[in-house]
Amino acid sequence: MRTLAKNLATYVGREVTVKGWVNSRRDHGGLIFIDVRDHTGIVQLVIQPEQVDAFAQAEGLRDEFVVSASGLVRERAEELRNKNIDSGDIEISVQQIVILNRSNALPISLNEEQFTNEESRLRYRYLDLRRQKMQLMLSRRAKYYKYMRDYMEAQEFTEVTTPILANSSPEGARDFLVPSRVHQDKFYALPQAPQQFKQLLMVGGIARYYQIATCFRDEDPRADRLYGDFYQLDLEMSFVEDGEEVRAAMEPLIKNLVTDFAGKKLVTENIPRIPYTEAIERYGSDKPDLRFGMELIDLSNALENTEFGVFKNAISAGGAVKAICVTGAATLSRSQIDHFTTIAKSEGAGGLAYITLEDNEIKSPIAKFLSESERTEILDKTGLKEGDAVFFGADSRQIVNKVLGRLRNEFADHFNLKDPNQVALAWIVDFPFYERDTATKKIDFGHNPFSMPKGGLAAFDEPLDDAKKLAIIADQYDMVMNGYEICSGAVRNHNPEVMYKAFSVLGYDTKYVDEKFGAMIGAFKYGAPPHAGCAFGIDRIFMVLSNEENIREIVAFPKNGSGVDVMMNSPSTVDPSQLKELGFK
RNA sequence: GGGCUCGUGGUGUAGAGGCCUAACAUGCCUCCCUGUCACGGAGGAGAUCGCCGGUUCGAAUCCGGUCGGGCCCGCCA
Repeated sequence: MRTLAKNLATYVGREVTVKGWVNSRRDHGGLIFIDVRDHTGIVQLVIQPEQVDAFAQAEGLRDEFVVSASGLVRERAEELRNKNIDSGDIEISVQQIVILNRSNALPISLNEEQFTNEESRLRYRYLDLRRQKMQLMLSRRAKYYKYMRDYMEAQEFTEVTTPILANSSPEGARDFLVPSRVHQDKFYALPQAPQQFKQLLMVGGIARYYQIATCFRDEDPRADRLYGDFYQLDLEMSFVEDGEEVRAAMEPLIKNLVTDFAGKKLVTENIPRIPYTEAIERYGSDKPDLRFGMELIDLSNALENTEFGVFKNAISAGGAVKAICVTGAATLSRSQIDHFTTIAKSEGAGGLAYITLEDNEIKSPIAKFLSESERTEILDKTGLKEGDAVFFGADSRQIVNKVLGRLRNEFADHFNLKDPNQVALAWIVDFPFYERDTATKKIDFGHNPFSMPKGGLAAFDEPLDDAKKLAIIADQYDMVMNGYEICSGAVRNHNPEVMYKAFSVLGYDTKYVDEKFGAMIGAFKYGAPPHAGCAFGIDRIFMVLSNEENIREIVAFPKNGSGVDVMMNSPSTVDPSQLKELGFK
């Protein structure tokens, strides 16, 4: 990648001036070598003692000094070439060196192998960015943006920027609030997404909108989730009543990003559509990693008459017994099994029952509780083979899916089933419109109140009991990439009548809807076209395509896990006069 | 809000009751060195082991608290 010296090859025999940082200095007493680094690469300077002034300057150089060096570009003699590095064939015989700036010894290591802790790297991010990996990341990221823009423009999407100073939205994440000076006691909020604006653009007759949008959310971060601000490729299409149109419009971009841009392989060319409930039942997750199988197998029927108490109790309580078959897991040690048991318990399981097949014989602490027919049935359903192990979950269906879904992931990590060169994409579709809050037991919007319920107004036909409410499907879809949610979208509810109905089911009257979503619901009364869209989390996609597991690695200036920018020291206190101006005491 | 985990010279690590007056690598400083390329050689400086308290004859090491980082749960329409 570093090609400065290669570029200089065409200048052999000519005088040049190079400017950059001292990458390393090798002082042989009577002869000094300096590697100079700029954004394109490295070149070796040779300073002979005959060049008295330059030599004196070179003796005083230290790592990361900024220099300008002039001299003759020459090919190295055959025995002096270094075949191991790009810059090994030429060098500059220096006549003059000017120190443009000096540098203290660096507080972090720029050596790619000796990794400094993240806290220091973030504190000195301006130095960390000098590392080749970070340089490459930033230039790749710029190309990534261009790649997306080129595609969207070719598909005749119109880029529209929407306000950063917007309104607090009652649903969803915590807002960042901005006090208004002109209108005291009132606040702007930074948008969690341009959701309402883009829907208003549809009403405004923008047929296809897109934007690389900054989104702001005041929620605790994760390794794959930035604190504060992040970016979405946000888009919306009018006169679309079927989400399939949106999915079809965007699939080529994502597939090309995987193959052409990132040089990875798609696990399947055809991207599966998996209904939400099916994803939960088969993979124990609404964002399954499909690079490997290990599906959850329902044994509730096969074991309905079992004598094994744990299974029996789960089934009779209306729960489920499910299992995953893990190839090669019979060799797991006792302590490894304990490790996975701890994980299972952390997800709510009481324990982790398992059986293994070794020497064509089922071995297990629970084997004695299983009848011959039950063993046969388990073998048959799970496909347990010599050397494998089957792990069971027995509890409420929800907990069983959660536990086994987590274990499926952990086992895949343990057995190295996640090929970094492969990308598995899937659309998860048909999310529940309403869900019951596990804590309050109350029914609330599952994901997004702006989605169209499948069936429209007919979805709310009386009689409408809780079971029927919970069965309503939202025309909503997520895209999943290697176990990460990378996109969320929906056919929107553009019909005021359906909108009021969707809220009234939860006990909210029209006044509430008008107050909270006035602009949007008002706009829908003036001929809103049906529309649908989605938003891709482009930081996360770039992270996956870059083989990174920490999203901060692919952002120039990220906040740390506490929402602090340790380099700029934000958030910070402000001048009392600023507060006074805003009406604070 | 909760759980787990980490905190030792500038950086990365070792040390897990007495071997520690804290080791190694790298970086830094001084000197030597004309073909190195992460140059080499000799010497040197640099750490009250995050902080506070406790247990103990004795604590970097054990315990409690606290602060800070990381991962996870909650949360993320």
